[in-house]
Amino acid sequence: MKNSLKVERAIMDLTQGELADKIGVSRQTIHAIEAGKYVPSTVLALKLARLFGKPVEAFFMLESTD
Amino acid sequence: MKNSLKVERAIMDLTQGELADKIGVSRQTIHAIEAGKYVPSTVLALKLARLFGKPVEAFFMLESTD
DNA sequence: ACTTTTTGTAAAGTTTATTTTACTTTTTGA
DNA sequence: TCAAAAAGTAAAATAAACTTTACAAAAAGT
Repeated sequence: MKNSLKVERAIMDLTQGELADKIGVSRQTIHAIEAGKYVPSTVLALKLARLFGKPVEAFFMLESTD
Repeated sequence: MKNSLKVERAIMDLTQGELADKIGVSRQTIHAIEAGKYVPSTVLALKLARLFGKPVEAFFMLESTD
């Protein structure tokens, strides 16, 4: 799973910490997702989608390895 | 998190087992998600979205408790 | 150059997703 | 109505998400 969270965050002009607060997770969780360390739950993905005003598919994309 | 997986599955005319096979998870995982026992990963949600030809938001919806 | 903010990293611990196996109940179809 | 298929349930085990704390590196602002 790839994601363009970093870009969306830049568009919204938010730090990792600010985004984490808005979504209700720790800063490290945001960092880990951006770094591709793990895949978030669907709840988290939907919260990000709501915040970004875009569908989940717009910033989370499946890869052949998934 | 609510979901209408059961409906989407009915539209596609698939059993829990068939859907599980197509997505690459166990039948119990499909059942548990339909029963609201737990929330799937974003990878799983995206695979379902691809299969159903609909965005994730079409069959997974946040609740006030999320 | 110095200070502050932001980001990266890492380890230990907790919670939650997912699998496997197995058994029961319900639904479907002949 | 009987048999087969599908769905519900449950417990134990494993993997993965997420938190907390804490510190190092990098970036940004003055």
